[in-house]
This record gives sequence, structure tokens and C-alpha cells, in this order.
Amino acid sequence: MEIELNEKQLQIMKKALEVFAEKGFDSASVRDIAQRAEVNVAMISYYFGSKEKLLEAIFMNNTQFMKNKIAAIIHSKAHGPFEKLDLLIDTYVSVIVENRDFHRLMMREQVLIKQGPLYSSIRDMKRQNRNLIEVAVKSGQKAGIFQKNIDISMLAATLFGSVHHFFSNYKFICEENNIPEGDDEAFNTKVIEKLKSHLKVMFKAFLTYGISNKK
Amino acid sequence: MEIELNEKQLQIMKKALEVFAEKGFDSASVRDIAQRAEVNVAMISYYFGSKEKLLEAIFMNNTQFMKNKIAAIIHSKAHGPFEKLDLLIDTYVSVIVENRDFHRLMMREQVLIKQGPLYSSIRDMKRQNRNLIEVAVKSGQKAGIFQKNIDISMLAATLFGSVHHFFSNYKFICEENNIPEGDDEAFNTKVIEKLKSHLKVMFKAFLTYGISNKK
DNA sequence: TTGAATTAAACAAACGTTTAATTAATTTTT
DNA sequence: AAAAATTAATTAAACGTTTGTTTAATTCAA
Repeated sequence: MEIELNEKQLQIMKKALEVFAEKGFDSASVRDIAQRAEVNVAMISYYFGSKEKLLEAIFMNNTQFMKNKIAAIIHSKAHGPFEKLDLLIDTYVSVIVENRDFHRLMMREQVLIKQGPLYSSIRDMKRQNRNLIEVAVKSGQKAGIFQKNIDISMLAATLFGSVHHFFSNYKFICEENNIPEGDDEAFNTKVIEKLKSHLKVMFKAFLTYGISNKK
Repeated sequence: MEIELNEKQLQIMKKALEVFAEKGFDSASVRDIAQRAEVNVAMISYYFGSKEKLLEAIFMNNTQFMKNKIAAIIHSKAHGPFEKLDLLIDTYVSVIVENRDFHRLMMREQVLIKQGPLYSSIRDMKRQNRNLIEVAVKSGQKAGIFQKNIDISMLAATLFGSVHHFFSNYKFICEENNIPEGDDEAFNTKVIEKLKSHLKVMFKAFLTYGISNKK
């Protein structure tokens, strides 16, 4: 299933991702992509077959990349349930931040993707993420420090939904926090870091709700 | 600012919203919309000026509707902070459920809307929602039952993000919960109701975190 | 010399919008 | 109240672009 990609193909995919994230798949024209990637329009059909298949290639590439990143957490030897949870939140948020363009594209287009390899790929990634949460929660429940009645789906919705919210509302949040748009560093330190600690605290509060606090 | 709309215009807007939500603004063609609304294509330009302005009309109509719904909460006489919070969550979720198509459309297109009346309209709605949370939280803090250090932006992200997650992942969630797609009743009772109570419990756990529990 | 890479041009299809003609409804005038 | 005049609603067709893709010729590399 591994497909080798030459430099030109990667260049097209990189620029295409930018344009797709910026304008959305449908509004992004192949001529625009070709121009930014500094290749002839015909090269897109030549290498990928079609605009649609170019999108598929980008999806396959990035979902695989993100899956690998997340999978690394599973095999890391985080000690207690709290550490597991913190690591999960930190990693997940960071992965999204590092792949902001792709994340935006995926979130935008996933509603319209109802079948095919793209759907399967996204679904697998979601399952993996969900399982990761489950592992962390169950380890805490076994240790007797997390409460028993936890709906993993709901917890996942809160985690992924909260993170996604900050990117789909990027401009609005920049306005509210007096951050100049495009200043990624300020956004990361002022917003993303706050988000991480918020999620950690909230999850702890929720998961230990009703359990005798031994702080 | 109130614009009177005749029956034909409302018919076009209704069907257009369906198509926009289904295919996205760019992929939805005016011919498709016209066909579903059973009018001639030219009627769209005739009544609204352009496809873009049709979108604007739909946005203005629905944001106003949703704003009014939410505003009603402010003036309701919910008693304690917990009741305020519960009412807020119930109402917000219900409003989204009842305007599913528009919510989907707005979430999808808002990333690309960076200025103009649409942006202002969406921003105002978000501000209003945010303020509503703030009122509920502050009333709890004054009563001494909520902890002091609460970041309203983060709480808003969690509420709106979680809710939105269930609609942008509609198909995935139906699969996981063995709900046939399109069975709105099953989705509402099995998923939406669970979401509501999950949010209520989680918010309570988080907001009272560290406060002596007098349950 | 063979095959891959690259190009400009052409392609048909679909797009949003406009036009000009016709029908329906409303208002004004007789 | 009937007729005439005016405005609004509706239509099919055409408009000019833009779209993704293909073709056929050419350049480049092995």
C-alpha cells in the first residue's frame, strides 16, 4: 500500500493542501494549485489522475502520518492514569497544531465524504483516537481513582470538539484575545497552551467526580 | 433592517438551505436549487440578486432566529446557578438540533467567511452565546458554589465544540451506536439526550472542582 | 533511441448570470 | 364595472467564464 512519491509529486501535494485548506476543495482550482506549485496544470492529471485523486493522495498521506504519531503514544510507557491522560491531550493537540492545514481540510470535507477509502481512513483514525482515551480511562478506573460511569464517546467528543473549535473559530478567537492573525507563536502560547491545561483540569475534575479527593 | 419575504422567496431559501447543507455552498448549483424549489433558475437572480446574496439572506434569517431563541434564555427566570447552566445547555443543544441544516452549513462555511455582514452576524451570535455562559458562571461564583478561576472562552469551546462534534461526525456516530442513518428520533434519544446530561455533569464537576461538595 | 517529463493549446461540460419575450397580476383611467 | 396601462412574475434561451481533463507536440534524461 506504500506508494513512493517523487519530489514533484510531494511539491504538488504540499501546495494543493495549502490551497484546499484556504479555499475548500471545490473552490480550489487546479490552475491555482499548479501555479503555486510552479508546474503545468497537466501535471496534476499526469501524476494523480484527477483533482479528486490528488485529494485522496493528500488524505492518505496525512492520515497515515497522524495515525503514526498517535500510535506512538500507545507504546510510550506513561506511568499513572493521570500521566496517560496528560500525554494523550498534549500529543493530540500538538499533532493538530502541527498539521493545521490538513486538519482544517479534513474537518471541512469529512461531512461530504460518505464512503470510499477516504471515509475508511478517517474512520480508522477516529477509532484509534477513541481507543486511546478508553485505555487511559480504564487504567484510572482499575486504579480506583476514576469514577466508573464514563461514556468514552462523550469524552472523545469533548476532547476533539474542543480542540477543533479553536481552529474553526481561529479568527474570532484571535479577535477576542487581541492576537494578530497569522501570529502562530502568540496563538500557540496564549491559546493552545491554555487549552491544554483547561482540558487536563476539566478531565480530571470530571473523571474523579465523586471520588474521595486525596490531594 | 427587517426585509419582508414572500412565499416564493421563502420556498427558494428553504430548498437552497437543504442543498447547501448537503453539498456545500460551492458545489450546490443554482440549477439544482431551482429544480428542487420548482422555480426557474432566473428567479434566484431575480429575487436575491445572486447565489452569494441568497446565502446571505439564508444566514441573516437563521442567525436572527437562533439569536432570538437564545436571547429568550436570558430573560427566563431560572433560579439557581445550576438551573441556569442546565437551561443553557438544554436550550443550546435543542436549537442546534432544530436547525441542523443551517448549523452544518454555517460550521462548514464560516472558515471561509472572513468579513462582511455574514461574519459580523456570526460573530455577534457567538458573543451572545459566550455572554450567556459568563452570566451563568458568575452567578455560581457569587453564590460561592463555583470555583473562581474559570476561563469562559475555554468553557464555551467545550460546550460548542462538543455539540458540533456530534453533527460533523453524524455518520460515524450512527455507526458506532448502531443507529440507522436518518433515524432522527433514535439519534436524538440515544445520543443527544446523553450528550446533554454528559455536558451538565461535566460542567458541574469542573465548576465545583475543589469546592466542598455538599451533596 | 526509448520512455518519461513537460508544455501550450484545445476540449466539452458546467457554472452563475443576463436577456428579451411572454404571461399574470395590479393599478389607473375611463 | 370595464378597459386600458402599468408593474410584477415567469420563462427558455443565450451569454461569457471557468472548470477539470485531454491531446499532441516537444524537451529532457537514461
